[in-house]
Amino acid sequence: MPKYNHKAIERKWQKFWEKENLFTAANQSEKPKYYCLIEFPYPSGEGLHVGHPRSYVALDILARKRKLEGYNVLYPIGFDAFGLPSENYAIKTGIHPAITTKKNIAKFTKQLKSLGLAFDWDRAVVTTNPNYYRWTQWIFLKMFEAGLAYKTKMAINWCPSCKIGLANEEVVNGRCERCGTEVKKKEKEQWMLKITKYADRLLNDLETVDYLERIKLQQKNWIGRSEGTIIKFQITNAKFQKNFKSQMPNFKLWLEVFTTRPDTLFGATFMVIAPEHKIISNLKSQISNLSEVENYLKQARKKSDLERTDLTKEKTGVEIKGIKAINPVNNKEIPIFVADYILATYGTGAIMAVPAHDQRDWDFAKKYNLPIIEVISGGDISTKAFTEIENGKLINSGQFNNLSAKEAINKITAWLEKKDLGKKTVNYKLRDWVFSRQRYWGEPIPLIFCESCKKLREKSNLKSQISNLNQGEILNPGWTAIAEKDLPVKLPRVKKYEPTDTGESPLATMTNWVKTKCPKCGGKALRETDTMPNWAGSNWYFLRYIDPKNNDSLADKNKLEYWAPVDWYNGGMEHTTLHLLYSRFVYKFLYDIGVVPKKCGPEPYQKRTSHGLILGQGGEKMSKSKGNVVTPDEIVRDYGADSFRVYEMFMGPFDQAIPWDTQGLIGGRRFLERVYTVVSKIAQDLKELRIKNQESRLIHKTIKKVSEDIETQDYNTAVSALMIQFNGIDNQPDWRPKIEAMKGQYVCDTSALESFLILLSPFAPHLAEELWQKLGHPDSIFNQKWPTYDEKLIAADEVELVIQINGKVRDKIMVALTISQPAAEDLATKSEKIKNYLAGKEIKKIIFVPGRLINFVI
RNA sequence: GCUCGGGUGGUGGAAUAGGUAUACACGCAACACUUAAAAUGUUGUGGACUUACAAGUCCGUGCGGGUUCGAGUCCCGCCCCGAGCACCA
Repeated sequence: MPKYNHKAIERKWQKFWEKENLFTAANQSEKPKYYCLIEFPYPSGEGLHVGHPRSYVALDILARKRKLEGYNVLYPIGFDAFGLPSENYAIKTGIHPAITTKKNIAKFTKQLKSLGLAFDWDRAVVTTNPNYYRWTQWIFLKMFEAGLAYKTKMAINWCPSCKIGLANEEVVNGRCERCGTEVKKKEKEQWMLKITKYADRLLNDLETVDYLERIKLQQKNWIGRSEGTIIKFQITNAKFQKNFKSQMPNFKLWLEVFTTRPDTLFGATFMVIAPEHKIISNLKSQISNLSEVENYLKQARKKSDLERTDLTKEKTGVEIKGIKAINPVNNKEIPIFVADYILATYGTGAIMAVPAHDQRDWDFAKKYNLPIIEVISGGDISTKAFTEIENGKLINSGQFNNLSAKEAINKITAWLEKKDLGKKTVNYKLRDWVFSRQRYWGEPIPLIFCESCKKLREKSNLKSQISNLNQGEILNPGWTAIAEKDLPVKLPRVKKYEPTDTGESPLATMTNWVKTKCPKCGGKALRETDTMPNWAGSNWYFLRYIDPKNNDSLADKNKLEYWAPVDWYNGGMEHTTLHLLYSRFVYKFLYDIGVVPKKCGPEPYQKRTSHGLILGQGGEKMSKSKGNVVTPDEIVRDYGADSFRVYEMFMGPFDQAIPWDTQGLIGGRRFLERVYTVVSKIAQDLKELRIKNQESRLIHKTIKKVSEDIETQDYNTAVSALMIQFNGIDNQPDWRPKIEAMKGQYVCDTSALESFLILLSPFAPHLAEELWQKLGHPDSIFNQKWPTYDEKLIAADEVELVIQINGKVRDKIMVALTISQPAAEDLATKSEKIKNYLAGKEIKKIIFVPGRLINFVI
């Protein structure tokens, strides 16, 4: 009997599948479609590590199961190849990222193919390919035209030594990752996308999709919708009033705040604004302690948002002297502070501080000795802020006294609205999306800036002039889109990959490329030199898979109608907020402008699940620097792709992080070896054996368990069920010992065996094909039908009934499944052990759970 | 810090409409096969204690309380670990 030679078997069947195009998706089919999607990898120089395939194998199992269930399956793959590592490698070595990328993709492809994944390789896309990023640019142009893109000043991380803008990840403890210099904030004009315009839809449409609950929660929290009130506080200033009051007696300057607790308005004893708040620069001349304030702003600029909002750190702040605010409900003058725990990006960048009922304000008031006025009764504000909203009545609140907090929210808001001092508002945590990068290795932003067009606009904002312009051009004077026919704007070759001294992208040094003609006036104009973030290409790749070679459009409408939306999308937990949200946004936009047909619906992914990380052997994240990276190469070589796949699925719960353990893989390998040996033996002896199809309870149980576990992603218990089936417990088919003992008269349940092989095939596809062939079948196992089970055959007619005394197990008896309570009591009390426990005791209560247990309370 | 997960044998884990805790594997031990080793197979394997073996008792799911006839599972209060936090992908 030949030994299990995984190398030969795997090579043989991978060739066969490729030759037969077994996993090529048909664009037309009478079968129902099923679209499985995994997050395409970034082709890093290190190649694949054992963590990547966790997701790929999982959906490969699903894809193969769907094929066996009769679906026309699309399971594509591609490469998300723009990104920092290739660029940083280019800065270091001078090798063009395109060369590195090509090499890395070749490596990834070879590795992925060695795992026997049922990808449709004909549809592979690469985001750095001009035929691909042409459409990434096109989508941006459409957004620009629709008025969803605008340029604004944003702070970036700037290393003064490297003279380079840094990603947040490259900033470690406020210092540049490579040189250790302290990172500064630098203001830079950046392209933004108005994702906030879609906030409500991104939130509400979550109701219509099947995402893991915690993924929905992440999305909801990220969008962070909260209902509240905008309240206007008048700003007073002596000088200001003296100068202007006579001329403009009704002129007032306002400071707006957003609050979810307008009921506490009478308790507002000071205001706090973010360091970036424009009122500081606007009222400079009125601020009497300007140097102190500016000094504070300088300090604040060094900190990240994370440090600034850390609740455990002591809050800092400075009073802005010379200006005051007026609380609109009681006309009291209150001081204004600037403090970095207030973020400019949330709400209005300013708050009313109610120290009695907000803990951060309470801490701040204690530190700076500010008054704390209790306006909701029920707490003890001498020790901490009272933040509950459920109980408690208003006090110290004039006409609103005795109202409950909830009533007061509405009443006070209504009062403010009547006086035009406030407005009910919905606020979101979600911010617009910074879409510019001052980097080389990304899609060039396909826009042109014309100084003379801008000047023309500034001179006259005439309607006649504006009528020729699209929303983006109106919103961004001087900017205009490149004509669609001129796409793609190809990334030109540069000599050096570092950004320039001024913080511009390396493209800015290519004067010949930058200088161009204005498509509007024909005059001299400049190209945008910023590139897009890595997200741009990964936002919509799943649509390109549907029609990857189309030169006329992003994808053909009929094909989109057939394949979109994605039926099941699986990816890393780390992508469930940003990538998921961004791609939902882009898809919704494409749906709105009719690129994605209405029939596909407004959500790109019907179902989204996530897998946990695979950690290094010691439980730490795998990384090159820690030297704990395990690659699939040596595993596939020594144990085979099938063993690798079975182990990855068996090692633990799919949604949780788990350490890799090559020792543990041996269990999967041994299992497959046993299957190979036993089934080969049966195949060989088949002619001599008596074949009989037995009714077997176990195989029905196994079919049910494996079928359901694949759907719920409990792959570990599915593998376990396959092992149990094969080992044969419970007096059910055990294929092994009988072969030796009863050769010649052996009764083999071939239907159960074949069902078992089909159940195993998504997990260990090469082995299953090989054994299927050995059993005498000429056709591929993946052209068979997924087995079904009979619920009636699963239920045993006899069960073990547990007998408990006071909840503790004291005995077990075999009874009929349907046994009644009186019969069970009768049998239980006859047990010798139970008799001893019950002797001389009074039975107070009997609890009977049919088919499970009986419990005597004594 | 905020948001979201998780904590069960020596190890990875199984078990949630509250009902036999530790399935399935790894490791370890003994035995069989072998001149021997490896491989393979068989058996055993949560802890403590009692014991004449066959058996029996108590304790056990991060910690402390609670609800219940019964809690890994539900409630309250803690501790620890992981992921995300908007320019990594």
